[in-house]
Amino acid sequence: MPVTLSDIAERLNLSTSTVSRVLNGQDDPLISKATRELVAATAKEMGYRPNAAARALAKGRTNVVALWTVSIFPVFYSQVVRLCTESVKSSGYSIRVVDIGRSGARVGSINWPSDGVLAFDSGSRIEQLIASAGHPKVPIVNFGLNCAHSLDHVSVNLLKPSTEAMRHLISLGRKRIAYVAPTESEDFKDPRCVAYYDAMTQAGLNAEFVSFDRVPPAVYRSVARQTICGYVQDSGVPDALFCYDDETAIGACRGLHDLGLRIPEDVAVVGCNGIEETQYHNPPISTIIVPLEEMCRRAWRFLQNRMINPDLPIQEAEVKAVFEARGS
Amino acid sequence: MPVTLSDIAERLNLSTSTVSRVLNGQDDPLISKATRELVAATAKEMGYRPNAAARALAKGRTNVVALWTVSIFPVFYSQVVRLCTESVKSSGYSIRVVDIGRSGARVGSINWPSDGVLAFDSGSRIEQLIASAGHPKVPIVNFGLNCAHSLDHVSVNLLKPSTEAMRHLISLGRKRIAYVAPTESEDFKDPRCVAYYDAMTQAGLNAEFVSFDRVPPAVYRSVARQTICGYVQDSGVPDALFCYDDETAIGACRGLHDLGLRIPEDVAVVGCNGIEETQYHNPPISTIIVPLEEMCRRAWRFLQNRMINPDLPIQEAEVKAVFEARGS
DNA sequence: CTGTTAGCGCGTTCAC
DNA sequence: GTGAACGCGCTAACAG
Repeated sequence: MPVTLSDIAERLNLSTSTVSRVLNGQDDPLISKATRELVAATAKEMGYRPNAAARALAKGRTNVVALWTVSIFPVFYSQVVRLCTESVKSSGYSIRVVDIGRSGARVGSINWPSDGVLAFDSGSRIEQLIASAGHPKVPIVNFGLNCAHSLDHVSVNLLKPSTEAMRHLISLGRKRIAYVAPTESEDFKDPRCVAYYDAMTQAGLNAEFVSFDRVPPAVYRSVARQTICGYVQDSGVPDALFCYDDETAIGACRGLHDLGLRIPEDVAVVGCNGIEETQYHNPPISTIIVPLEEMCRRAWRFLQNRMINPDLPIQEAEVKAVFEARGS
Repeated sequence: MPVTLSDIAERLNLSTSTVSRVLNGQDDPLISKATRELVAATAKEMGYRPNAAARALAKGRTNVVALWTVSIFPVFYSQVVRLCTESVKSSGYSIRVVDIGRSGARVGSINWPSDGVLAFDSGSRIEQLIASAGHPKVPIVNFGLNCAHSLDHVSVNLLKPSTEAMRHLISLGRKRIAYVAPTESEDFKDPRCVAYYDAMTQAGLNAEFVSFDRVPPAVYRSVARQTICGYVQDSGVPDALFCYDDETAIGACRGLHDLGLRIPEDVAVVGCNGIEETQYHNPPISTIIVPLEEMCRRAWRFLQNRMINPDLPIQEAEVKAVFEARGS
């Protein structure tokens, strides 16, 4: 039984509207200082807390922005959540994280109203959600590695840094370079894969694909680890591994260590995403660094623009990921 | 302008209640099959989506459980978020993650209604929030390393495994064992610290404290890293480090590597929490493993009990953390 | 089987 | 300065 406006109005023999006024418009001079202070005090004393749902209903505005993401884990996603939370909070909004999953049923949380949505990654999933769900017409901006281009979006292109990464490995004299990735429907469109394949072809080398099922985050690394072990035992030791993401790279490193192989002497490893952990390995893992902070900041800026002016022409931006060669 | 119940009622010349009925009670046989199907079809066609806020207001039930946490980062916290999300979802609820921060102002999100709350860690913060916020009397269960004992709670005691960890280090013949932790008000009550100090004293060894400011998660590791570097340069090389958490341990390892020191030959390192990453380091990092999954599961169970029966006597449980000696 | 009514907690006219 | 009345979108009790 939370205490409501009318609870405190009743106690004070006032009307709810009066109480509402002092609790909302702190600048409203239409109320006597006396009642203003009285109301404020008893509200506090009674432990009044506004019901945000009711307020949203009445105002048509929630002061909430939703963050739709296909996952909140592993750390790459958590970072996005953290960064968006920070941006959004500092503008006086609160954030609602909605884990929409990679596929399957709609989540209940998506039915809670918000003033706008930041949709991370997985453009196709977003479009599908918007279409099938007939989403209320709140502003949406899509951002991440994989965006729907029909919306406002902030994308990041991995093609160039992936090509650099491959160039780097090849320049090191590595010949057997394998591409390690979870199996996905979009494999052949993925810029990492494209860059890999093109680079290998151009260098006159044979492409080697190591793939594993896309399993839940909780076991992703260990599957990557096992996959590498199995692959090496079956097919011998590659000179280098170009990995789909840092999680895969880290799993792979562990697998190589299991087999007594050294990094980078025996096998060079390159990851992707640039999670902090890669710097803390020994040796540090070479990776493609996605400027997450900039990405989130710009997405939030786009969303703010759109919330202010719904008729804006479509907003698009691309942030630059960079390959960083490190010890591995 | 989302489409509402009355939009579709109007279109069909029905009353909103009829529409509401078919859209809610899918088992309700009080409606003719004809209208049932008609309504369902046009609802879908018009892209109807229920407004959860309005529904909550009318029903007095949200189908949401809130997860209050002092942080959603680093990965230890993200894991908790993930595990709770999974538990809660599989029971048909959706979850609302509320980052209440370690201190300071109340967050707006806390004003959104929920049917119950899972409060992770930081019992004092929770109690403060409940008190000062005059929280609506929804069920709350507190869980984590640091619980309020006045509520339902699932705690984990680190004293025993910490003692084991210390015993382990001492049995390895390490003499200079330092305790590395962020500075906190509760330092001397923290079971890790207590176990450390007692073990050192009992073994006739000198306690050495290495501490650093509690900085935001984004720079926590690098501060730990620098702290260790500075400490070693000033005070020489300890034989072992007993670290407050895995983040600290990982930062410390990196710092030691920076100085050309080897783990565990020169310095042994022990962490705490048991995040996955510790297994993927080379060598794997010894740590105290907190059974997060069990903890979250039991907390959710407690909350379900409480939601069903508010008059239940207070529920308490303690899960067991275990020290695992690994390569470091 | 379906419509009418009331009310969830709150913000907001429009009177007084 | 303050109160009465209405509506946000929806569910639930009660009629019919």
